[in-house]
Amino acid sequence: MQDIQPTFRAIADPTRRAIIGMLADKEMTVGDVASHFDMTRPAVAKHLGILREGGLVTVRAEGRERVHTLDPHALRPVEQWIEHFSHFWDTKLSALKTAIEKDES
Amino acid sequence: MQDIQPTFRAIADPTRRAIIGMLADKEMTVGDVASHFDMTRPAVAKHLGILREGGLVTVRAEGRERVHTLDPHALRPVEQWIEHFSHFWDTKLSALKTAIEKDES
DNA sequence: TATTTATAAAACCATTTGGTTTCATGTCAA
DNA sequence: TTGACATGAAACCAAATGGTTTTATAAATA
Repeated sequence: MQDIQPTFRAIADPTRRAIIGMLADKEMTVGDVASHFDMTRPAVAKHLGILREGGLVTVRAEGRERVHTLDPHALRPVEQWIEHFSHFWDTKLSALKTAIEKDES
Repeated sequence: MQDIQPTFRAIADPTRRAIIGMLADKEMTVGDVASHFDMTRPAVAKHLGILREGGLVTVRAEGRERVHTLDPHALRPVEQWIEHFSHFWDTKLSALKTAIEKDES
């Protein structure tokens, strides 16, 4: 298994989450993405680089442009990490409930 | 609605995710948590503070100790954010599949 | 071919982050 | 009541982060 830290890091920034939202709609070049922000292109390119490190985005060269595509599959390990605690919690709550009911009997 | 940024921030750090894992087991004081890390107590206290800001942990004073409890409910908005893209993606994929099938007919 | 365009890459900067040490405060226990 | 203990709070520091500007390079276009 690969490290999920780069993915957690990638989604921790609001700008990058916004970029993810845009790429869900359609593939975009660096310039496309940058046009939606009050920020220079190199800054956006860095964000895209961090998204790529997190496995959330793939890039393909198309002439002088670089087309960025979202890959939401990378979110799966994060989702599972969350599910683990949700499930754990529910189990504990129901166990507690059972214990209380027994106590009342 | 409240801001989810503090929650994303809270879970972005590996030490804090480890703390979440510990607190899933049982409630703990600052000292309890700190004993599991090669790190000073003030450092751990800071992490717990950030987890509290993210709504993931609640604190109750018990004598001179501060007992920290996990509240996994705070992870729900993050889970939903992820679900949104997973769902979006699945929809798009099935639409693409349909289009291809039509094309082949 | 000369020029513009899209991007990468590097150097740089201010702020945030994750840690430390030091000191203050309230509670437990001898 | 006198320490010892658990914690909070503040000052401080190095490294990471999110941004900038500048420079270089390859591809499209006049």
